[in-house]
Amino acid sequence: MSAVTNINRYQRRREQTKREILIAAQKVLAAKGYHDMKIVDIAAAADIGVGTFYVHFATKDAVFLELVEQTARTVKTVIDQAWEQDYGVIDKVRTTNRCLFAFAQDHRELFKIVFGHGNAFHEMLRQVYMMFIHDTAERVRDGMTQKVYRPVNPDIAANALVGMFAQSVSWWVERETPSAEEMADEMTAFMLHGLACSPSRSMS
Amino acid sequence: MSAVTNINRYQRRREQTKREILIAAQKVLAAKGYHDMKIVDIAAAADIGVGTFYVHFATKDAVFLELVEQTARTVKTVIDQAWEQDYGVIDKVRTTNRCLFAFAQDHRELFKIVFGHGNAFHEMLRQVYMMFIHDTAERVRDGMTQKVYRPVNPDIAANALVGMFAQSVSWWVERETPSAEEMADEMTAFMLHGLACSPSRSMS
Amino acid sequence: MSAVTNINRYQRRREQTKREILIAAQKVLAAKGYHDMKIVDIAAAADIGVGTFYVHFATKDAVFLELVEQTARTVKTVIDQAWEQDYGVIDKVRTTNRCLFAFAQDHRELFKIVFGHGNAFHEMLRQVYMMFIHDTAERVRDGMTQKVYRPVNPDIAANALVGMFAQSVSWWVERETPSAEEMADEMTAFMLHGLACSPSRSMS
Amino acid sequence: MSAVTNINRYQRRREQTKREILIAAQKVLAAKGYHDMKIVDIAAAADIGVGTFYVHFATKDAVFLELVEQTARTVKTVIDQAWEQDYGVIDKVRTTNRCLFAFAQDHRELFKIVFGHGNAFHEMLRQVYMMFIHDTAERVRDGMTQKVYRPVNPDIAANALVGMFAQSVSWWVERETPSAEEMADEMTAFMLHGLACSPSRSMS
DNA sequence: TATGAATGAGACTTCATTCAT
DNA sequence: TATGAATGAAGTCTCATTCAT
Repeated sequence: MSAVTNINRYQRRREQTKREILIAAQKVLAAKGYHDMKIVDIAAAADIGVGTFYVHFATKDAVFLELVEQTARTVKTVIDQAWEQDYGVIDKVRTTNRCLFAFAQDHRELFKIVFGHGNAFHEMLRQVYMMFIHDTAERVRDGMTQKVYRPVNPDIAANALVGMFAQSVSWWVERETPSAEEMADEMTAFMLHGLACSPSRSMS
Repeated sequence: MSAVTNINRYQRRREQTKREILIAAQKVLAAKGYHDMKIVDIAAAADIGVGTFYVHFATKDAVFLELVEQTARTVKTVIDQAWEQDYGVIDKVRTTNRCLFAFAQDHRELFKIVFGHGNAFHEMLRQVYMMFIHDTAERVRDGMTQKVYRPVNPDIAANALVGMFAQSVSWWVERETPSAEEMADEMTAFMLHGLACSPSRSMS
Repeated sequence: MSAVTNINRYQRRREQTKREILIAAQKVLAAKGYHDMKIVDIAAAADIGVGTFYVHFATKDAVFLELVEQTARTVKTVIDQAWEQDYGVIDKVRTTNRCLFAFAQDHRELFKIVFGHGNAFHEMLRQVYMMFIHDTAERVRDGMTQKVYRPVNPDIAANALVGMFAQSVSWWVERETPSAEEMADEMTAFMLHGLACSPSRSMS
Repeated sequence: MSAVTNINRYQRRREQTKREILIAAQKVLAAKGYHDMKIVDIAAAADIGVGTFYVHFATKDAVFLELVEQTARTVKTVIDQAWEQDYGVIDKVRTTNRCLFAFAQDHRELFKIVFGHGNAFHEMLRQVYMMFIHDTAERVRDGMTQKVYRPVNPDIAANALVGMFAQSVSWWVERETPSAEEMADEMTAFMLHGLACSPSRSMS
């Protein structure tokens, strides 16, 4: 049995355990939130000793970090890719929303962690939110440039959009209905046209 | 000096102390968030002993509860009153938003506590949010009944609206600009007409 | 009962407890050394809760610090005062040594902490030693200036002297004999004249 | 390839690894002291796995033991041999001191471990010290018997001498100057004649 | 009523040692 | 034999709450 074989085996085991810890942490985190998540809980959920946790993560924050970062990165990727696909802004919006909710449906726990109530607003989450808001503002500016969006304050709009999504996802992720598609399309309609019935455009 | 006078005086003093604790807690809470708020901090800020805190509040949660409830109740009142004033739904919306942001401007700390990131999402906040969402859904239904709003899923819309406001207020309360009025009107425009430029009404 | 009375009472109680903790820590430290001294031990020895320890000392190091500093300061004072009393260097040395051992006899535990084996060489002890060595070197220089000491490297001599005393005290403090006076006088004789029988002065 | 050859090879390899561990432990120990020396550090320094450490040493203490014992034995040998060489006590002393400091110069790390501050005073060190003190007392008695040393309490003198050397070596081993020879000769002069200028022999 | 010293359960983290491969 | 992942006992420190004065 060569050294290389051993190294590979160790690495594989390591990664496997780490993955299990992440999965366990994800469950605990989604269920209890950051502050009520105890290392002991994660260890129990992952069926490992407490010490093992620290073999793979330096601190309690580290798991949280990894989970949030990973999710944020993935969500960003999903959104970015969706945004690139269609031609018009309107289509982009619809596609993006659908992708977002489809993804949320498949990763409820991760979404609970990042968007759900129930966790302390860890500094890191604030940063993730800021990133989303920043990206969103950018897209709003794009839409305005292309005359598809009316003139708005992009920062205000971005905050509104992100808050709207965060709360909606956070709410929806706890139940089964309505369908992801319906959610996405309602969101799309709302963010494009608001609630008002028709071009009553009574004021700016 | 009659007994009654004494009783009154004691009661008044009692209430005064309690009020001071609430003010102190409000400051600490807005600055540090729920989990980093220590009873010692509150006591220090209120210039009382830790023991005194427990004379007026049974637990740490109790202050938080009182502060949140009070704020929620006040916000609800503000909204309800604003909503009653004008005739049309559109006007109601505009008025409500203006009142809301005006009030937020005068009570930044309270809003940071209820809407701001930085505090654990205490069970209580969830309930407050649910109440707001419930009320909002009601109003959306009203709007639909009056044919001012187009047909939407009121729950989805309510969540979107509350999330939108929560995030917007949370963001805005940390800075000075734009003005409360501008914020309110942008919100109004957005919630009524969305981002889209014109009746492009490309899909439902 | 006036506020002042209360403040005094609290202060007295505080100081009393702190004193008890220091005494307990002193015992534990002398018996087990720094690394084997557990906060639980101190608390048990002082008959208080663990939490109480932290009311009075910020960290485990803090007690150690206080104990060592206090002892070092006192020893320094004892030495300094003894050194000031007599006229000639020789007399000063004799007096100092006697004072030192007399003091050690009355504070065995403290001396075990600072000079005894059995504790990790905490950074702080190194500093205390350096201080003693520095002071000693100064006195050696004085003696040389006054032509009472022969020309030596003061740093080497100071290290030798401090090491000699530390080990001697550390050894002696664990038993009852010989008497403090005998110890002191043997030390004096040794540091002044060494072991050699007579002016055999065979080399420098 | 005979079985014997194999056995030898294995044994040689075994011993080689053990030696490497000892060297690594020596470095780590000299640099960090006993309590801050982690098995992981040693393994890393020796470029082996932690498990391998335990193939060669039963416990953490075992390496320490071996290192200290080895050093103590070597130092003892150096001293004993030096002591045997010359004729008169005075010469023996001078020679011994020179050998001692010469050896210390070549084995700084080992001396830091045994004499240096920075390690917990492990029970074992106490024993080593006791051995040195015992041997030293023996030699003091010899010197007294031969009328070369004046009458002193041999135990006190032995403690003084060992303490003096321990501290001096501990101090000197951290720097480059003065030369080993100068150190040795200053020590010799000091232990034989003390600090006093001349046969002022004001008291015994 | 007001006070703040005292409390102890409980959280995180470390690391010597074990053990399956 | 060599390896390093796994382990869990143990230690430090926090802080909401209690209680004697």
